[in-house]
Amino acid sequence: MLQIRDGVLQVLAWQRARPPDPGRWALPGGLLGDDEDVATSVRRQLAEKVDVREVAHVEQLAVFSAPHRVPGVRRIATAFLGLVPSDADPAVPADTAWHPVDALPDPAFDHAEIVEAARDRLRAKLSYTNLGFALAPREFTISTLREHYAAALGHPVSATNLQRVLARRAVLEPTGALAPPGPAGGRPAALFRFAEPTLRVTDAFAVLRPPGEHARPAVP
Amino acid sequence: MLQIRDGVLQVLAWQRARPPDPGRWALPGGLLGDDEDVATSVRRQLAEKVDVREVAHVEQLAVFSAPHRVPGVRRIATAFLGLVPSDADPAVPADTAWHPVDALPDPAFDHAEIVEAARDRLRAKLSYTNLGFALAPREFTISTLREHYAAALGHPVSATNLQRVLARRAVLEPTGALAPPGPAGGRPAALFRFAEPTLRVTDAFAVLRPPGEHARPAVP
DNA sequence: ACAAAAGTGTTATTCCTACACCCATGC
DNA sequence: GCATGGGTGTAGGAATAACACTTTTGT
Repeated sequence: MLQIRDGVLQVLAWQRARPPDPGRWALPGGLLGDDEDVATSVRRQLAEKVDVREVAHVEQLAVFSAPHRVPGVRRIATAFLGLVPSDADPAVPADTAWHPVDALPDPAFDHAEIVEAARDRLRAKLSYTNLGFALAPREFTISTLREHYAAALGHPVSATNLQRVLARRAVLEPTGALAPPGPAGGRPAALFRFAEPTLRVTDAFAVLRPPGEHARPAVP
Repeated sequence: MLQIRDGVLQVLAWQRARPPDPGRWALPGGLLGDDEDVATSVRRQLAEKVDVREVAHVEQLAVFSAPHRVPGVRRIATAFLGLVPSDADPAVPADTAWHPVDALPDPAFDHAEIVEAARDRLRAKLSYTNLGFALAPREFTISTLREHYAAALGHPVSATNLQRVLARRAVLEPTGALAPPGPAGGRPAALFRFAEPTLRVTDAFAVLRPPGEHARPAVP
């Protein structure tokens, strides 16, 4: 579960009380039930940690199956990436907290590797899909969105170019409203929202397109 | 397991003799052993069907976990994509055969869905990685490579442009040799090989690059 | 008026597709 | 010579990063 908090990409983890790996931080998860598939199971596990209605996107990452990745009984994990918009502040249990993804202290088992996979996937999909909808608040200025993208991608992002890229792909739509300027003044920023609340690939193939598509498909 | 055969993308399947799903065609696979991870297990399962040295690339696709995807005991499958170069012709057991991916007759269980996922993944990765190395023979002409890409992508591919795209990315290297012309004559074609035998992302991010990279990273 | 923040115009660069043209071989 | 297939040159369209410039607010 990832979220932008205080301008930093953070991951939700809980501190293990009992062996194995006591005191270390683990990702939320649990056993697969007999009557559920892994996606359903993830939703159920999350419900124990946060309000699931605040989770904007969930997707499968990969299977982690090294024979002794967890001491004791063999466990095979199907890792997921979950995203919470930055304007949500879900209540979490006492043993659970958010940590910057770059500095998850003392990760349990192979969970550092899983966080790495999640970060990579997020970075990639921000580039070629509208996945930003799952990180951004409901309404936002381009400035705010720029900060979110920069935090998630790990490098500076230009507000000018971000604006244009997302506009060309019809990913954003203006709400019509304006955000009031800060105490130092400045032009009021226009508010935007994501046009669609679900994942859409906006930049399918950079090369080797089918003939007749000189550029990306036009907006219908 | 996918391979280009007779200019068509084909999938390796075996015909089930016994229930469940007798007579239907299933993908190779089997149970995970106690001392192996899923990647190791896949290699082992494949060894029973083909000479594993002929498999050029294997990667994880996704977990299929619907509670009743297979009758009887609950089974959770980690699906993989495997690729065999077109110049290999592995010996296969009597119940096992290659079928065009578009026309796998009577797929067992949810295997049609898995084949679909494999095809999608292959298509995507051909565009932004050097994955062609796992489909093409050791040495080939651009014409041949064009046919392979067209078969895998499912749409026509221009030899001219394929040549240039792969050249720009330094994915191909000339062997120096020429292929003899066919009976109708024509200029002899230059032979190429893939420069690297392992997966490499050649076209990382179309947009939202870090500052300072006006275009794709230069070749070192 | 001036500083600050937001947004638009414009340019340079690169990439990609399409198509015309040139090259080397067999008959 | 000429048909056939291979390869190169080149032009047109489009996308993106960078940066200059304009707009709108608060002090």
